Amino acid sequence: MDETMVAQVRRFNRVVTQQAGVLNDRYLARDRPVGESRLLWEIGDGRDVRSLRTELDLDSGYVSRLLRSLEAAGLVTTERSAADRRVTLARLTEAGRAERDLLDERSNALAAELLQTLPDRQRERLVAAMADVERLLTAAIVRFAVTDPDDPVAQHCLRAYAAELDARFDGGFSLDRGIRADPADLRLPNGLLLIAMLHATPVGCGVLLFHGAEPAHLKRMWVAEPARGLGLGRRLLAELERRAAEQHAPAVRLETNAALTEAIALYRSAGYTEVPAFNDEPYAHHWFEKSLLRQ
Amino acid sequence: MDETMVAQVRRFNRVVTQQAGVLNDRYLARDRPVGESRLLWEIGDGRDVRSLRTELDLDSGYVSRLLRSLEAAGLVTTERSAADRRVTLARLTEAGRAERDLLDERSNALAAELLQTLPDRQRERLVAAMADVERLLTAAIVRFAVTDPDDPVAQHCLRAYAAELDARFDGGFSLDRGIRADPADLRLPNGLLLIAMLHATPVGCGVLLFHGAEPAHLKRMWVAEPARGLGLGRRLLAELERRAAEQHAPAVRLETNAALTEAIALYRSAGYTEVPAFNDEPYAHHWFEKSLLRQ
DNA sequence: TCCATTCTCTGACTCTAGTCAGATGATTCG
DNA sequence: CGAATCATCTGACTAGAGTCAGAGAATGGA
Repeated sequence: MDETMVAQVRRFNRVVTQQAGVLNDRYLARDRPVGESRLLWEIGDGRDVRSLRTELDLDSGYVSRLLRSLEAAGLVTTERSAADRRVTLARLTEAGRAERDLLDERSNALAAELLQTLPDRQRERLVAAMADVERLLTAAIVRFAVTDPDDPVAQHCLRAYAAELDARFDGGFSLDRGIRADPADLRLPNGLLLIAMLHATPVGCGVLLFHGAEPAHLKRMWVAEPARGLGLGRRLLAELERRAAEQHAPAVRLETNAALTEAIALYRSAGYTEVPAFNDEPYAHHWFEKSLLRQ
Repeated sequence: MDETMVAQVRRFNRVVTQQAGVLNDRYLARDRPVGESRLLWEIGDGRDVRSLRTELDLDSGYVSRLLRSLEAAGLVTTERSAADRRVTLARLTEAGRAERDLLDERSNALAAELLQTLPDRQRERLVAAMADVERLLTAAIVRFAVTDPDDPVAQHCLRAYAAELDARFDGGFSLDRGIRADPADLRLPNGLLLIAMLHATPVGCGVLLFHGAEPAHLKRMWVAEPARGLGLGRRLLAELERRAAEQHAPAVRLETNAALTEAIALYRSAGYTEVPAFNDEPYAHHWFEKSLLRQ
């Protein structure tokens, strides 16, 4: 790793965290502990406490106390869920919504103030650079993990994949039609399911099926809508190829539908060449292959 | 202020502070409170505790306790200053230096790890965008303040200005030669001294002398070496012009030395036009003027 | 010289942000 | 139906990060 790049990252960190007062919303909640403000924000238009707890990764006792404090301040009401009387539902009161909107406004004012000090050209550059950092930093923390097909996260990805294709294909799409895959085929050594995670949310997946000395078959490649434009598809493809090579596959091949133009462009630019149909997948219009053997 | 810009700043804040674990050095000090690590870092190669206290803006009792804890851990030694036996000097021990270097290495490793996940092109874009954000964020928090010429900060700026010119002019420079200014001339309504501050450090200055209905005379404009390239000179000039207009000066004029090529370029691009010599300042080669009257 | 000021230290607090071990009631599974 | 599991609450702790009010030495200025 280039030393000057590392030094730049550290300089960035220093400046950004020193400006914490300027950048960070935290200090806006002057009159209230940060934890409470955060909860206020996350409750939004009403939520069950269980999901709050798991998502913010907080101790249940701690959340309970925070909620009671917010309740005492008249910002939140809680009630037991009708469906499951163990779970608590939290809802903002009128005052709670007002308080949240106030935090929101202050946060906007702070950001506006920061920008206002700069002349137009510099302001535009700053905003553009922030957008870049935000995008690329998000991309940088995506992690790839081989996941069991029975894992709920895996199920979610495959359903999202199917929903996406169903929306985009003429005549829709169903996982049940076409060539199907048994969960056992998505486990090593038969195959694998690779998932891209952004913190705790899945943002992409891809499947490899191995056939001994034959080329590995790539399927079910999907990138979540909000995570597109981060170069995630390319990285996912590269990660899948790396794992195919690890399993000694001589090549990767795949079929795709004409509607998936970005995917086709990605395959071409990643070194895939179009080949004659190697199966009779009904949804496919194009078949591609890339050798993993070093020339 | 454009709403989408404000929204971008807030999105940036959210992503950057959520990645706090990735970006922030804080969590590297797993085995030690953050305050102690910070002190360890700031002591560097030995410092007096007084300056640590004022610079980090910490309570004296708090610093005292932190230092004793570091001393107990064998990372720091303290002794009384020979010059003033009230002040304490803190110095890192061998172990303290090793600990500091360890923190440094971990911080580098963390930054490198972040970059490593990205493919080359994205990595370069991220680093470039971070450099932009860092520069522009720094520029955005510079504040301008009219300051009394007897203030130590003012003295520092004027000395730095003189030192800079002394280094750059053929034959050097001295505030005592040429046209001099009495401190009283740098106070309203005779004139003013404007200082640009980055947190607690002065990073630029400029002087205006008012002459009733005659043009205001701009002098002593200086930008600190490490703060250059942030567009600070241009902003300083604009702030000075704004204040000259406030005092009803019809124009601003100034003289400058041929060695100061960036300054001359700045004046020209800010709308100043070269005029015949209006004084006999011995260091000057060029005289400029800009009208403040709206056409 | 003496009095005010400066620098540091000590002891006694506070507040935030948690963690941990049960207790209690609701629900689900065999 | 009974046992296990789940969601929440309560009480008892802890650690970090400070704040505040003096006390005591050293120093500087009248």
